[in-house]
Amino acid sequence: MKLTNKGRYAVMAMADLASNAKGGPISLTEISLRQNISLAYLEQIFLKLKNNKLVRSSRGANGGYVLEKPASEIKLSNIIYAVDEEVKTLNCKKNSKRGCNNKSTKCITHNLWDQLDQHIIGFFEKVKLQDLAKLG
Amino acid sequence: MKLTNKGRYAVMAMADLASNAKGGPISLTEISLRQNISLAYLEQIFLKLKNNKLVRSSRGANGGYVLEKPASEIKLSNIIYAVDEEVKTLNCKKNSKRGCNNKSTKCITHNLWDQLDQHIIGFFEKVKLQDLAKLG
DNA sequence: AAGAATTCCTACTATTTTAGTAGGGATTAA
DNA sequence: TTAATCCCTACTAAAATAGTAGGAATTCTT
Repeated sequence: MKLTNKGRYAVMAMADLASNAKGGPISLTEISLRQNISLAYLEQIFLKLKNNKLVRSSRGANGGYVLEKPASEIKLSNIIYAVDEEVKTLNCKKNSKRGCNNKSTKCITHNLWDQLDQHIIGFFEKVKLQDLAKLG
Repeated sequence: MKLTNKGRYAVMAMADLASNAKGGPISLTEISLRQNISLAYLEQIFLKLKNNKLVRSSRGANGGYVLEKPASEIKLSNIIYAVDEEVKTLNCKKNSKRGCNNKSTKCITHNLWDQLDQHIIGFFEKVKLQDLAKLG
């Protein structure tokens, strides 16, 4: 799992969407102003959120986005995965030549990172979008 | 806290050092061969490990490194901090213009990342170098 | 004394990732 | 018909990471 600004922006924007729900859709322009994130960047992020069925869009004037599900049913892990895609903190297989190659020189720490992954994932699985109100 | 290959290499090398202890110091050449990490890169890493009092060095032929403390007393957090230096998963203050600036538009998710930090740090605080034998 | 093995230290470079910009097209409400 | 909005792709700039290079200092062995 990657933890980047993009993921943070996504969570911020979703939290914004959840807290400012007013019946109709909310435009990215609004979110952009409130959260101080560039509109074009938000568009990219929401494309992915939409593809991952976390938000629903309506186009045209007065268009915007609404949450696809209640905030109580959206896990933070869903959001992070949606925009950052990768699953592992550190991918041992990527650098097959150096370091851990899962073969002869077995990566001593392989299982360790697996455990850490589970730890972080567990954290994001537990927290729901709704909980952010309490935190913020 | 940053989680990079460098940190992983550091943990691997320290684990190697712990498991191959033989009384005298162990050279980076050995570790380099066993763990398949470039010697020059290891040198950089061990410089930091040494500055952080995790290993002790002896120079010259037959020189090398030994653990400064028993493996049971070295926490993984010590190792990661030593080489990767930074403490926070995502630094909100860095990008002061966009996103979270801790001011007017308060970062909704600020506390969230703090919690995550504590979570990850807690994990690395719990695990000792000695424990890696069980994991690997 | 010489040579080899090693740590020590700094600077550089290439690659990858992240962050963000740009521009135009499609759709819809007023 | 116009303005507001989503939709989509491509590009670029900046930062971080990973790794290389080269040489100096130290110590053991012969």
